[in-house]
Amino acid sequence: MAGAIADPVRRRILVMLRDGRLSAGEIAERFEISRPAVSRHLRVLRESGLVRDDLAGRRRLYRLDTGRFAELAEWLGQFVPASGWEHRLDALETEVYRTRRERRVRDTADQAKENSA
Amino acid sequence: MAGAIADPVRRRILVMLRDGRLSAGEIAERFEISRPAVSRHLRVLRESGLVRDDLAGRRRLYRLDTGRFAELAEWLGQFVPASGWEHRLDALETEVYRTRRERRVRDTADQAKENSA
DNA sequence: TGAACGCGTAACGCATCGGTTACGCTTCCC
DNA sequence: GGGAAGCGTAACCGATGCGTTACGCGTTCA
Repeated sequence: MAGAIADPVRRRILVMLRDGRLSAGEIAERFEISRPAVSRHLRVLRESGLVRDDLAGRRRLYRLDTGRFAELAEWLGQFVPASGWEHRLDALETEVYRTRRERRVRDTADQAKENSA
Repeated sequence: MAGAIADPVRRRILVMLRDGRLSAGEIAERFEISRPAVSRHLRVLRESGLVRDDLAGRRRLYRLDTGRFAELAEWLGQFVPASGWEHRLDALETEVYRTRRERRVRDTADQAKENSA
């Protein structure tokens, strides 16, 4: 799936689809490359699960499938320590794996303080 | 840069580097492909800006450059509806912190018990 | 019903990618 | 100094990717 967003044409298509559905022809006419070439890019996006298609008569309407993007974003999140929602996702993982151990240490220290007070 | 994460070998390297610095050799020996092949993957990662390298004697240590990941994550963010999973993430995050506070209180009580025993 | 439309697929050529082996340059160590 | 260690680069080769043109198939409509 990561390979699907590696191509600049496919990334442009994804940006187009962000604002709503488009038919294969509407997408193709915004590029200078041939229509079959765009058609195959759409196929790659389809098979990667990033877009879904609905048949409407003799046309085929494409739209984003946001679920896959969340997957990718989640994978990417493990590398981003400090900004925006990616950080919160990473922090959440850290919380899950680290809290138990750290909590014991910190609470013990806190309690020692309280006891000595 | 998006093309850099399209290759599975490079993604594995990034995951390795998440836990700390590694030399080219240490990375290469974890793969079954030849060392020069890994070396070129490292070059791609270097030129894409996803990793940085520091020369240490005759070795070369690699580490992640988190800034580039943030860029990619930001681009990806435009496809994830803010009212969707991100909102749920906020709620989940709140839940984690609330739970942690509750457990701190409970553990403190438990520890008080132990101390009194 | 037949012609035009919308879209995908097939076949093909060329560039890029990812693997290999052979080699060169520093750096460490006896 | 000289050999071994660590790493990158060069040359080569098969596989893959992206572009093209030619074509097929279902849908629309006069």
